[in-house]
Amino acid sequence: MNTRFAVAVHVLTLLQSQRGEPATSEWIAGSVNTNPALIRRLLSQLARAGLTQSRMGAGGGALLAKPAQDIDLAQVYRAVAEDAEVIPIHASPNPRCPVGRNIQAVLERRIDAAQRALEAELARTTIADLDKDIARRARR
Amino acid sequence: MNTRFAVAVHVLTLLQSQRGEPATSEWIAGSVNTNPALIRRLLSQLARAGLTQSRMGAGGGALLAKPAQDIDLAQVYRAVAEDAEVIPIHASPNPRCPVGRNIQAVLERRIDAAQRALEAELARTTIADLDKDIARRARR
DNA sequence: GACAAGTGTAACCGCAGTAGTTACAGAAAA
DNA sequence: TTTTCTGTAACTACTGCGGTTACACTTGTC
Repeated sequence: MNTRFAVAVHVLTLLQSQRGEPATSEWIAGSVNTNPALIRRLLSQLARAGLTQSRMGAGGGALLAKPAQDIDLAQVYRAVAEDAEVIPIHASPNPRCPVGRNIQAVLERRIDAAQRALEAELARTTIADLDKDIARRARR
Repeated sequence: MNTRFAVAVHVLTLLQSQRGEPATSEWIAGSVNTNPALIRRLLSQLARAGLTQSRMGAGGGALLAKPAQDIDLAQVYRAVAEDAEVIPIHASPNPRCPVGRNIQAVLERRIDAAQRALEAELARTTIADLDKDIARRARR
C-alpha cells in the first residue's frame, strides 16, 4: 500500500482544524511537507468520495463536505484505496492441481474477512476524534 | 503489498496435502505456476519462521515443520510480511504545524489497532482448515 | 476589464519494490 | 561418482509511487 491514506487523514484533520476556513493546496502542502499538485490530486479523490469540496478561484480552497464526526477512517480508506487490495492473491495457479485449482477461492474468503475486520476497526475512529486527540496533545 | 502471502499459503497447503512426502521446489512451482528459485526463496523465509523445513540433496524437498492445525494464517502473514506495514504513514510532516507535529503518533495508534484486527481475523484460520476446504471442494 | 489567487489535470521523471530468471556452489542419496 | 536436490547471489523488466512542472480554467478584487 501507499501513504495516500495517511496523507488523506492528515489533510482532513487539517481541514477540520480550520473550522470552515478554506485551505489552499499550497498551505496544506506546507503542513504535509509535499507538493501542492499532489495535494490537489488527493483532494479531488476525496471530493469524488463526498468527503471534501473545493472552492475555485481567488480566496478559494478546500473544505470538509460534512461534519468531522461523520467522516470515519474506513470511509477515507475506501476513498483512497479504491480497488487496491490489502492482501492480493497470486494469479494463474495450475488448474490441473487440486490445490492450485481451489486455493484462490478458498483463500479469498479469508482475506475478505480480514479486510472487513480491518475496515471495521478503522470505522471506530472519526476525523473529529483525531482533531480532539491532537488538541489534547498540543495543550501540554 | 505483494502476493507472497498468498503464495506462501498455497505452498503450505500443498505441503499439507502431501502428508509427509517431501515436495521439490520444481513440483511446487508447477502448482503455483512460477519459478523454482522463487519458491526456494520463499521457503527459506518460511523455514526461518519455523513453519517449514527442507531436506537437501536427492530425494529431498520441503516439509511442514509442525502440524497443519498449528499453523494459522497470521503466523504466515508475519513470516512473509516481515516488517512491511499494511498501512504506512507518510514521513516528515511539518513540525511547526500542530497537526503536522502530532498526526503521526495519533494515527499510528489507530493503524496499529486495525492491523491487530486484521491479524486476529487471519489467526482464526489454519492450514488444516484450508486443506479441508479444498478437499471438500474437490470432492464435488 | 485586468489582474491576482486559486483549482484541476495531464505529462513526465527517478526511485524502489516485485516477479521472474539464470547460474552455481554445496549437500545428500543412489 | 553421478544425480538430484537446496540455498543464494546476481541480474532484468515492469510497475506503481511520490514528486514536479506546466497550463487551462475559475473566481474574487481593484
